Amino acid sequence: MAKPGVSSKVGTAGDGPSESRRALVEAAIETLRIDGFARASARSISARAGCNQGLVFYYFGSVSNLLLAALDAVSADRLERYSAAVAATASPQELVEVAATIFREDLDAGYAKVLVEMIAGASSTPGLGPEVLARIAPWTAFAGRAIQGLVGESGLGSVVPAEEAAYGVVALYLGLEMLSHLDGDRANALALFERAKQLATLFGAFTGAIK
Amino acid sequence: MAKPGVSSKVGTAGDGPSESRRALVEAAIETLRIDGFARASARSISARAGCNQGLVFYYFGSVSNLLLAALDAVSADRLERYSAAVAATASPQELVEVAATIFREDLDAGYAKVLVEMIAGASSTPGLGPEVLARIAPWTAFAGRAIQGLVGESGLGSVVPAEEAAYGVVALYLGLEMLSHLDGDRANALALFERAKQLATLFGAFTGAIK
DNA sequence: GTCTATACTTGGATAGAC
DNA sequence: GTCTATCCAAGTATAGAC
Repeated sequence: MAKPGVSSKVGTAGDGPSESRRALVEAAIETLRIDGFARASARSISARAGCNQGLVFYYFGSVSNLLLAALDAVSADRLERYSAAVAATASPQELVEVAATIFREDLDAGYAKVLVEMIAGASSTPGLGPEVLARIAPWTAFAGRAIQGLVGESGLGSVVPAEEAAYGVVALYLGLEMLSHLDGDRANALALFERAKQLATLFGAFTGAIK
Repeated sequence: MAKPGVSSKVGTAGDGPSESRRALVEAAIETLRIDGFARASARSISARAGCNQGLVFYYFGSVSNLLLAALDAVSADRLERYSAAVAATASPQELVEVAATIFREDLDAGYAKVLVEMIAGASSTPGLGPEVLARIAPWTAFAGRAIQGLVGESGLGSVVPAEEAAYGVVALYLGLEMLSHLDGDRANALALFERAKQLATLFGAFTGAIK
């Protein structure tokens, strides 16, 4: 373990007060967001960060490791904040409303875009797939907990198991993110959240009635 | 219009009996499927096609145009076949069953993967987004017609408009494709189709009852 | 420990051979 | 009309300067 970049956990930081390293992670996020995976090269990222491209390899060992560090950076922050927001919800309507807010925020800030680019780009770099997958697992688990808390008490858990539904929710989320970015219009996706809110109200009345 | 590649419609073929051109389109599909957008270069594609890389630019003018031709090639064939299959369905259960078969086929053959790579890769090439979007529109319309035929006769069209639902269905489809490829396991996605089939049976009984 | 200059590889594009 | 040889730009990676 001679170089900082080949440590087991990518992007741990705390390796010292290196401004370049921090700037590279930030620039990697921006590059994935704006230019996409295919243009996320050591040269373009370092140019955005305002430092020499060789530093990518000094700090991270490879471009892939830098991109994974970028993914870690956006994930950690978001997962914590969103978990707190979801934990504070009591009804299905509230949950969907929080989900819609999260989606809008992700779309505007481009956080989910980073994830989508990494998933789609994973097939272009050997060994990247499992690493990306490991960083999605917490999100599927997060969605699973939210759904569990929603239907767990009613008998609906047997109709659609929480884990199964969570997989679908994450897939839908990623798909909406992709389409919204492609057509440059978030209205279609947001309309679906509005519709889901209406259905959640119905659902809430339903589960309340059979209790 | 000096070169064949800069004609208004990409990949029209019938421009002559050029084996190289056909091989390039085929190789582009394979490359997008296996190596992803980021590695879909003129060199790697032409190597797979067994011809000189300069031919990419001779026939298509640019790598992007070749990739779009590849997208056209998979789309035209699939859309025709799937439309016929869906038109032959009568009940919601049948529709979901056909959808599951299509999904399984797409996943195995990697057709939807080509689409996902092009969508995610679109942000890496200026001007590619609108071209890809234009090639997705027929699919959203296709999903819209299928859903319309399903709920159009009942009063449910007002609860969830067909166009809105179609957008969600396409997003879900793309998201499932992405996740399935990432974790190399189609079981999670297929389980959702099984669940949908059960719900479709319930739905069929419901709309039958209120008629 | 931090960073740069440099070596080598791959990719996009075209002028011109056949 | 079809294709290849060749040019230059962009990318990865590292040896070594500070």
